[in-house]
Amino acid sequence: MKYSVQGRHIVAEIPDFDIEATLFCGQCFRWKKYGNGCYAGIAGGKYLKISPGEKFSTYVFHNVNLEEFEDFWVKYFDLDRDYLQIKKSLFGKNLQLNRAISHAPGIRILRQDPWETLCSFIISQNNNIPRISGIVENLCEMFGEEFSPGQFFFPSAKTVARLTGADLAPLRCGFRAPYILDAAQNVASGAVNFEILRTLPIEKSRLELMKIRGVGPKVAECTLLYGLHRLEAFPIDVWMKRAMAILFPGLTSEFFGKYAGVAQQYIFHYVRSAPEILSAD
DNA sequence: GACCAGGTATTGC
DNA sequence: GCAATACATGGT
Repeated sequence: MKYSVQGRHIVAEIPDFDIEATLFCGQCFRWKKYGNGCYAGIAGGKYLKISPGEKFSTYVFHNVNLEEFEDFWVKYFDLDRDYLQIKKSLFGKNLQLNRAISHAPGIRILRQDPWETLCSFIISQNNNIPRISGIVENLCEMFGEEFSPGQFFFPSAKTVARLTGADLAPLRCGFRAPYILDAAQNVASGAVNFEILRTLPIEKSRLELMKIRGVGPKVAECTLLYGLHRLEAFPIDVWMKRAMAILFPGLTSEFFGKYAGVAQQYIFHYVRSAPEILSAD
């Protein structure tokens, strides 16, 4: 990746990166696309506007200085990882996998905040994506810090841990409210410690997460993949279940190897964007 | 009004 | 163990 400071912006040439696919392949919930080709979002206590540059494969990071770019956004978008090498390790294993990769070869797995990821995917259970985004946004507006007019950070686990079911009632998140509170309390107290979970064997990290009420295998796996960047984590939701049954019969996550989570993201986005792939032929 | 949505906890066999 | 079922809410 090459990048340079241009005025108040950073312009970066980033291979194997598709901002649209990366932000809207279902791994995050707070980014928005604007009509002018810009994307904007809030992550890690920072606001970013990013848009495609004039040259192929370039992006403009608006109002970002070199330090913030290198210290935060490169990590957030996982830009210092060689996705070509990952794709090479996956490509050729299976025809359907090839198709999934080719459909959106610029997807990268974000390094999101683990607490935000855990909380968001608790909200995601038995829910649809527009409503998930809405609840997350309302959660931020109600309890997150307003760092500029109309812009809110995701509320910390400590903040949410002090809330009650009545506080969360306006979110209309139903049976998930007590799950959110239990997760927040576990994270705030240190009973669930993400820095430790980063280092434990993945089976142990998974079990630790599942001690939280409302966190089963799927939410735990999403937290591992999107929040803790455990790229071998392989979330299986209804879509992936159908995809595995129809496109990869007899295979399990083991087949995809140490980058199974990346493969999962290509496959998930592929079947979501063309559901007819899964209909019986 | 039934059915569904990036599931999970509980129950019944 | 494993298959049903309830769980809030809002949209078709």
